[in-house]
Amino acid sequence: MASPRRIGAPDSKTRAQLLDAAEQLMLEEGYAAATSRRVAARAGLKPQLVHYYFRTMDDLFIEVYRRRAEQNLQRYERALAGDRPLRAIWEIAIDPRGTAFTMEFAALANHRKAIRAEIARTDRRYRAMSSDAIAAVLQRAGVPPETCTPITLLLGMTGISFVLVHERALGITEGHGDTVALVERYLDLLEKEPAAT
Amino acid sequence: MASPRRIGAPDSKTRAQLLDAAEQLMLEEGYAAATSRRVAARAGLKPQLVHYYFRTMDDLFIEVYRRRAEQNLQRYERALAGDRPLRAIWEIAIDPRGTAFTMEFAALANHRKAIRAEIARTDRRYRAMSSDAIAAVLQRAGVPPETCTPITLLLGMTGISFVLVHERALGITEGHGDTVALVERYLDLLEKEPAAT
DNA sequence: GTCTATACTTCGATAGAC
DNA sequence: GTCTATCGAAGTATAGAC
Repeated sequence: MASPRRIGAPDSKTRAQLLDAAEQLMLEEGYAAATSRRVAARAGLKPQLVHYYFRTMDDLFIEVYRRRAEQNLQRYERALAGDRPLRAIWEIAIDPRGTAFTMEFAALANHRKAIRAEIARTDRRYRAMSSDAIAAVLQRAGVPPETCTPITLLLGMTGISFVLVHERALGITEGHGDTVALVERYLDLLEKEPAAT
Repeated sequence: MASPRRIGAPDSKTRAQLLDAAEQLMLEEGYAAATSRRVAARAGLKPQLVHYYFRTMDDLFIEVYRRRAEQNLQRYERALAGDRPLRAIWEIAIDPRGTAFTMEFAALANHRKAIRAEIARTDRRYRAMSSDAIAAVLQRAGVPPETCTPITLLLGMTGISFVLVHERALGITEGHGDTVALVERYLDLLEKEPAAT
């Protein structure tokens, strides 16, 4: 069933170099630019090596995603452990680098089932991790679940930061300052001075 | 400076067919799938015709974008003219079809200057159109500019809807109902029952 | 104004040598 | 376990025929 062709060892240094090169190319020029030949060239290796370490190009993309997602999740976990998890989530969300990565794979995921599944898996992990921390903040602040659930708050922060980063990439920033200020004021309200309802 | 090569007439029927085919392919399989050969095949035409009507593939993409953006802007304008512009903006924003289009070109824009410029231009037009209508609603509802500016509200609706559509495409919908309800409750508050203060 | 013949490049992938 | 020789298909783009 599976391919009879042999695949290189997962801990190979060459393999890691290919992953690095692929990630760079995807971020700089988009997934369409991450072809086997260009990835290899960027890594200073022969094109055929890509297909030795990865059965298909999709496999390569998935590995790039997994590797970085794992790092990001750890970073995220540390952020949540602090005393201001909301603010920490927000800081991570408005970091353009993370958004570029997310965006590129989101575009890819729209049309490739395997990648979509991988991203969905990671998305669920983010949700699961955040849920308790956010719920605790909301409860401490006296916000009832009918008003704002943890998921809603998470989606709100994610969505707004996404649009901000996207527009910024287009060269549009008018009104961004106001928006960031509003969000941060709200987060401070929740995390700093619990409001008694 | 410009290419000496001749280009087909803008009102050609063949040209329109190519644009249709390209748009379909982009939405169904992503921009990387919209190659000259595949676009032509989908339209039932010879591959070389793509380059007769469009100097480069980027030119084709830009034309696809312009044509649809123009239609969307008109739809948007009509929506804003109604008696509940906020709600109308929101309805359009949570329509998955529009978001798929936006997403595909956003991904493309991240790496192609010409397309980025075109999208920025359209984005500004959306902002300009919405601004007055939203400002009027906010003023009527008694929301002071320090609390929430028109742009902030627009960015909020856009961002949240975007994330909702994205997650839905991943097969994740938990918490979406709550989020939509919260947004719509807030919009109703602004557009239906003006709050004093 | 419309389309075709054709050039040249790059693609993903495999089979087999070291 | 690691890498190379090589294939057939697909890519963009141009020059020139109708």
